[in-house]
Amino acid sequence: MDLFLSTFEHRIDKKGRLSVPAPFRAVLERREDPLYIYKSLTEPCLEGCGSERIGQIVDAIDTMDSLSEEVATLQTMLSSAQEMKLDSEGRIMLSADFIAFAALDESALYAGIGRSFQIWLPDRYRNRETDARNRAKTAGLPSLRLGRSASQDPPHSGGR
Amino acid sequence: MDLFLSTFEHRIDKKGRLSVPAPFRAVLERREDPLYIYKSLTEPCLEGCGSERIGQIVDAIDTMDSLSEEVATLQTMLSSAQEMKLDSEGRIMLSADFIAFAALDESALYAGIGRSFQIWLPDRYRNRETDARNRAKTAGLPSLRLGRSASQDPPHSGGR
DNA sequence: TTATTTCCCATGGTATCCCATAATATCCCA
DNA sequence: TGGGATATTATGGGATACCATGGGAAATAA
Repeated sequence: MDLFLSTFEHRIDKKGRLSVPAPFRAVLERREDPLYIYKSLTEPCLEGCGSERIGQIVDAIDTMDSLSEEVATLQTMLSSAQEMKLDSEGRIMLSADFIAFAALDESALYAGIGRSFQIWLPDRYRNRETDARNRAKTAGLPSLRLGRSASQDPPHSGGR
Repeated sequence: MDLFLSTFEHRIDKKGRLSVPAPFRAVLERREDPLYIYKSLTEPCLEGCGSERIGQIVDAIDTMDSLSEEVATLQTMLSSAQEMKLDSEGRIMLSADFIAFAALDESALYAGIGRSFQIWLPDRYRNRETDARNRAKTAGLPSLRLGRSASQDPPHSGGR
């Protein structure tokens, strides 16, 4: 399984172009997956993912009550999503809407978080990171349940 | 799966013409699909789709009790549907009925929501979007079944 | 006719392609 | 193990193609 990990900071040039980190590009190319970017529902950042997550949202909407607030929320996600085309140098163009939403100016920070990644105003991301570390010290760690997935047949219940 | 995603705002010129966003046109052309537009049943906007979604609605009606109110409601949707003809520049002409229903004036906002898209009065759409984002922050995200096997084709269980 | 609609062409803005360059990382061979 | 050669990567700029939009003229309808 190849994942989006680590952080990268890149400049946004005056045409609004932004390089996608080469390791992220490699992941997408291996999967032959287009790149989708959408506005986070809960935080002032952008999120990037492959088509599998978009497909999940579309399918979820179809099975839900179309009058529900959940559907409206998911539709908001979809309608903010763009399929990004990379130029021959592996750059994307961020729309004015995206730039405003994440309050980006001259540079952007990619933060790989596994199956997806986020794009932040660098200073804002770093503040948030120190906050998270402080919380971990004072309030303790969130409970991590590693190694077994809730859904599918767990190979062994014992494990590590 | 190619989808209708993202939002686009376009002007309605004084002849009443409205450009269909190029990415949406590309989806329809790839499928050699005509474009249908109908009045939303649940919201003050128009909806657009290809013939496959119209077919789904017709099929759904066939499996239902033909005397039920749901059928009458779905039929209302169908009877409001129009097959749109695009001019050589990819524009459509909205009927006065459509314009009145969505309260459009000088511009229209397309919002792609997967297998279909909506057409809104821009301000009205943006209000709805901020509402949805506020709800997502306070009430949390709708539950999505993420993280089931990261492999390819998820088993499309049951209905589309 | 008079009023619409459809076709065709023009235009400005913007995204995309293609090439160049500098900095860094990687490789290779002594 | 060094240290120069070679790729890779991020970034920038000019040229081109695409797209939304507007208007005139031909075609159609009432």
